[in-house]
Amino acid sequence: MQQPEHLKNAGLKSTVPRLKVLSLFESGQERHMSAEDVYKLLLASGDDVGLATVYRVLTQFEQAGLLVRHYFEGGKSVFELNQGKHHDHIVCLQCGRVEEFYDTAIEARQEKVASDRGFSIRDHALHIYADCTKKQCPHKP
Amino acid sequence: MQQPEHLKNAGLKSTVPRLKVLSLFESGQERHMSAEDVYKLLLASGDDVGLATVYRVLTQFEQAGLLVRHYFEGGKSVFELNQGKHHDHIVCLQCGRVEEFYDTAIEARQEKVASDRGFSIRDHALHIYADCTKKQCPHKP
DNA sequence: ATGCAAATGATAATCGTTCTCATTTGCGAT
DNA sequence: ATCGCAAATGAGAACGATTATCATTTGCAT
Repeated sequence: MQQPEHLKNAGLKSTVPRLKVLSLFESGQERHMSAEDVYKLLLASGDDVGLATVYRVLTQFEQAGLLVRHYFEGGKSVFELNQGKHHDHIVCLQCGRVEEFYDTAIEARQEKVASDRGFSIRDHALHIYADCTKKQCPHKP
Repeated sequence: MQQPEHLKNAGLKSTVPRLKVLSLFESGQERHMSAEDVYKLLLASGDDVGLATVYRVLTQFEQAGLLVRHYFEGGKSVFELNQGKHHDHIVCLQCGRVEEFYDTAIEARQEKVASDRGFSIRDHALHIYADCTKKQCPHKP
């Protein structure tokens, strides 16, 4: 059980809801989850935390650097474990599957584009919306 | 007055609110506007259209290809005239100013990344969030 | 000019998210 | 162990952006 350490290091006291949310992400079962997703999965596994708490905890975890928040199209934001390595996303419009990628050339060009224009990058989001070309989408929404 | 043609071509009958919204975008005064922005600007210039109508018209224009919608962080979407040429955006986190850019290398790499993974791109959004490095931000939010 | 489908505007409803506040809990000091 | 209190929680209200409802108005083909 290493979660309490994570929370301590993040300056958050280890409470039941926080441990549950964190271990849900660490279970690896679902990598990208919205607040609603987290809430429903916890309810489904018998743990009942309030929806408000889920929102609060997700925001705290984001601020603490434990999670990363993404704003995909459609208005709702999704979270994933912060594993240090930045990456961008391809979202399948058919099945909603999210695949991650990292491209050095793209990253470098972004820096150039920004500095050429007198900006210093704080963050960026590259979302490619696409269709799987495989016969059938392997995952469901 | 060429707007009625635009609307006709888009299969939309030319009504007063639609003409007003379109000419607001074509005035070039503000390039990126949210529904609320459009609504307030129209009110300010004495034209009173309903907020619901603004939302409807913006969505129709987007579907008709007259406008492009962007989902920036913060939940609200902004629209701009569709001038055919795709481009991405740098958003200043201090003042909210939006600058456009297009980078061939980035576009090409995206295609490669997607096809390498068996996806065919339908759309993409690259948003760089940054700070102006200039002494003071030139535009306000 | 006339009629009617389509469009509008006011308002209610919805959705994701945040706020409020009374109750509960983690945890350092005893 | 247990006490006390600040911090965290949960239920529900409140919120902002957007969409749906529905009675009234308007564009436009006849």
